[in-house]
Amino acid sequence: MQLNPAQQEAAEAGDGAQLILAGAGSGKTRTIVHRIAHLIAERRVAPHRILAVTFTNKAAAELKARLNTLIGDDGGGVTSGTFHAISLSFLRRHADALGYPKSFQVIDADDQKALIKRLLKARNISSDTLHPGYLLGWIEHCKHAALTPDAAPEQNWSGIDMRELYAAYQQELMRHERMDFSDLILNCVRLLEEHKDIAALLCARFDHVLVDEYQDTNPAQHRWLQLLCRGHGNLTVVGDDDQSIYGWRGADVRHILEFENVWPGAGIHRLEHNYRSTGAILELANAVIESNSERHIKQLRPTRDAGETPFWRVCQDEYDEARHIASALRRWRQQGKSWRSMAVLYRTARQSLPIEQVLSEEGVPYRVVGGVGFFERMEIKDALAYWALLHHCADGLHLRRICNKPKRGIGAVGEQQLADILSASGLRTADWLDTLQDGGPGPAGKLAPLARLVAELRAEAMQQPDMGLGELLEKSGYLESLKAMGEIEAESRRDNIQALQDYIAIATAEGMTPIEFLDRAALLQSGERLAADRQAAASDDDDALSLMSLHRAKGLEFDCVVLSGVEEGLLPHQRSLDEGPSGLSEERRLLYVGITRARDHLLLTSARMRRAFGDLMFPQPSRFIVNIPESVLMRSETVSTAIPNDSGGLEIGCSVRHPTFGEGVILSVEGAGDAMRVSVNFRKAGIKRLMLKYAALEMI
DNA sequence: TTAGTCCAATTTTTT
DNA sequence: ATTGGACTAA
Repeated sequence: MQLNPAQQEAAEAGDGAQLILAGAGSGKTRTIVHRIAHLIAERRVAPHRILAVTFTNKAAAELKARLNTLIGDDGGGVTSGTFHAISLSFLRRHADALGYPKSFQVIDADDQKALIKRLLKARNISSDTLHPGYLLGWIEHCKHAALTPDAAPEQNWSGIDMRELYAAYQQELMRHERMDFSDLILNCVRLLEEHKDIAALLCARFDHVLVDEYQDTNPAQHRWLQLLCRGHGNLTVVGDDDQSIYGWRGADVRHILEFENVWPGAGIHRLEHNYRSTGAILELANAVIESNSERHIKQLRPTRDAGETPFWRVCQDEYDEARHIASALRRWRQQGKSWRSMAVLYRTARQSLPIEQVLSEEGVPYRVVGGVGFFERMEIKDALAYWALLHHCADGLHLRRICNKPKRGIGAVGEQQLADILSASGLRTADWLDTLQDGGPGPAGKLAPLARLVAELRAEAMQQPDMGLGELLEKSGYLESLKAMGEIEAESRRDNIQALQDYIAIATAEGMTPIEFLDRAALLQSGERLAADRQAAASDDDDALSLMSLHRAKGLEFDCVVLSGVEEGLLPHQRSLDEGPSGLSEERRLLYVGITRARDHLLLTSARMRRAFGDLMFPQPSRFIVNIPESVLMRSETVSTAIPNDSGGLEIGCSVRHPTFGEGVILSVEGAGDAMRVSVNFRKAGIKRLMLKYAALEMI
């Protein structure tokens, strides 16, 4: 397909700053890819002088694939990646200028939180005085704004100096030779600002920089781009202010709204023709978003027929909702749509549970995109820590993680002692481990057998990096210790570890070093790539529908889309309501993003009753859709049936059905009202004690 | 000091 | 429903 005039003008615009305002479905990625092709073919720019930046790994992969299709092998020469991945590659070469060893590693969210907690505990600050999440949030906020501890604003909380804690946190990270995600960006900015020689090197590497999803840049990333492009000014940004949904990560829509002020004389291009959705879907999208102020005024112009009017179904509760979703999906399926062309989107990950239950009951094949990432799984993190040990690139945090897995008689106190001894030795973790003697005193002595085992297997691992791990996990007793969690659980964890070993083998065959693999694990936490690899290996006709959060759906498109839980408290989310008007606007944009994912069919659902943790909620329909006319959004409500949760009539001996546990018989009833509990003997799941209030028990 | 048991608080979205 | 934290027994 050829470019339309607006796309072509943007693709072939000259040097200097270029802003491409691209509405949803207007061929944004297509235009960016064509612009790169144009730079290479017509303007004779060498591919390796071009840098293309995205926000997600998925978008980066997509860009790479399209480049390869369009311009063949030359596409491989273009540098592309996420802000974080590109920053990491810069830092791998130059981190020493900031006082870090070049072999530093990335810390993930879990370890980051644990580190903050230890920091507060060491200072005897209880979580009642200062909640760890609050401190972390404030630090992140500073980092998004590119503020180091010195530059951060004064902040006191119950007499506690937050800046001092921020500085201490940074020091701890440095001591462990780790950077957090935000550090990757911030430290690159520091390289570019504080080290003229390195800045000159980095700036000289590229002649053209292109950025996708520019509306999601935070101030630190904005500064990053400014500094990197200041020599040539050849910065092309593509984005849509209506799709800015990462405000909570520090993204500031003003960067795209005020682009012309920062880059005077910038060319501006508007792509308003939508090639994706039916007219009726776009009408709803426009109706939803036009209530937002502070946006570039634009309209999505349909290029397709009106099509079918979007539908809004009000359901009884989340299970009723799930069943209606399932029946809509089946109807579309009967109309000839494949499962893979459909998606169910939701605001919070928890919403997937009832939907998953119903879908699997009804035999609809689905895939949850995102969820608990492969590399975030406990056993994978453990195995990677062992693996790092084996390859001499383990640090204190790795050791801490597995020092008592399996149990070696090292508890909380021993763990702290270990950390102190290690730190006092002045040695790198892996070297220190080599010095341990059998039968030595204290917790260090208890680690000696492990140290010996690692030393024995290291030679083997060095020859063939994917070898040794399995043996280490076996002989150290780690695999055995997994069994304590139950046979089924242990088996799935074993499978995951096997998958990790396979993955390491593939990566190693590609020539990846251990440090590079750990980088990849850190940046690809979702394991998307891993899943993709395995799917490709399995089969191409793996036809499954996608379940994912609205955030994850950005940039994707499907023939048929269900947006679930379109209710007050969920969309807009309660938390965002507390943030004021800007939070509300962002939630509205989130709905807009969801609507514009759909090509042909769109269903919105909401529930009158929903079980949130701790309470039954009776949410109102979302304010975003409640006033939309019937001609734009058709509404229907399911007929009320008896509320299954009514406690009346539940007696010992009653047969009941539970959505997860199946059928069973009530053994006892205790308490009253909200505190009422029942013991049920389930036929398959055994005896369970359930809070009546939360368990969706149905009498049969 | 450790390990097992019980109890409490906790949930938005992602690199 | 899950998970971390506190308490208690050994």
